[in-house]
Amino acid sequence: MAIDHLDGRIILLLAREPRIGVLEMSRRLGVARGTAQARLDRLQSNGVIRGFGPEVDPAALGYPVTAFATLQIRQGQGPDVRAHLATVPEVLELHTTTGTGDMMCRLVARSNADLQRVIDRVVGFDGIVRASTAIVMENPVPLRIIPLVEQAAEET
Amino acid sequence: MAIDHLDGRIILLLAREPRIGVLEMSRRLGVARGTAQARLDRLQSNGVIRGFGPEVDPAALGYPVTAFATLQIRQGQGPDVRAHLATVPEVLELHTTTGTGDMMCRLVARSNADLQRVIDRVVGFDGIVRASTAIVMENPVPLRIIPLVEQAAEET
DNA sequence: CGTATTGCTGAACAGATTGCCCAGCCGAAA
DNA sequence: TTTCGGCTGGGCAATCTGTTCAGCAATACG
Repeated sequence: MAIDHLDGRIILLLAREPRIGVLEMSRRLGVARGTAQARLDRLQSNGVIRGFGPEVDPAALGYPVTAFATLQIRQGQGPDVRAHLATVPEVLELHTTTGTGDMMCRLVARSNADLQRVIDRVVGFDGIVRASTAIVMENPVPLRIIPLVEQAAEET
Repeated sequence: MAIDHLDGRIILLLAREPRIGVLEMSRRLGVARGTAQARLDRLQSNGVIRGFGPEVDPAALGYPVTAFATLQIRQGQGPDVRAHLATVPEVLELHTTTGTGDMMCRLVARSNADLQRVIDRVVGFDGIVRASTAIVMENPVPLRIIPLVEQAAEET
């Protein structure tokens, strides 16, 4: 799914002002409304744009502490561990990886003390052999996609 | 910033059907439009809802490979390394952490071969002493916030 | 015990947007 | 040359938004 320059501008525009409508978008982009509409539809059905879900800030919800945990799993316990982690609300994402650990997950907690509770809950499961945790202090580059979109749009 | 049950339902609803308007929202929630409007405004100015930016799938853009890199930084080089990493489009996020590594970043690449190029670019900087990379194979739990919102909404 | 304050409801209005349809134009591919 | 896909520009009815208003109930305060 390659995107062209116009697609790139659409995504950029939506990222800056998510609430603008298709009409306003077409005006800014200098194209007909139907074109903007069609491009947007295509981007969504292509899966390039997954959706427009609200971005919720865990910190504002009372979970200001973020950490990454690397887990080592007992052979064959993968599926069980995944199911277990999926039931923990504080586990925001989970990946299986190559390398020293077998899985890596992102956690949030109400405080450093609360993080202990979360970790206990995460690792308090039979299939998990070992866990090592890194607490996030700063987040110099928050999750972003714009630079990548710009790069992808220019390679057309 | 605590959220109550109604706030929780608003976020849930927006997560399921991001494109609905305030009017439709108020109908689903069984409250007056002004109420829904006010709650939504409050959630946004509180920072609980950061925005509604489009969720772009790197894989659909041609970057199907994700990896996490743990970096060790030479004393005092933190700021320079951050600035360097911020210029690399394939660095989707960057955290400074406690633990063995000093920083942790999420990378994407066009292929495993391309990942080598990305890593070379990331670590090809003076302040970085060592880097270890874990390639993501599966993503059993994609980044999510709903379970946490539900938990936060019930604790009222 | 009165009295602001706050939050919600229900309603109204003009202005803007959406979903949908159509005809014409143009460049690329067959 | 013909066909096809993508873009333009326009029109229409239905809907939504931004905003304002008055009424009402629960709560905090002097």
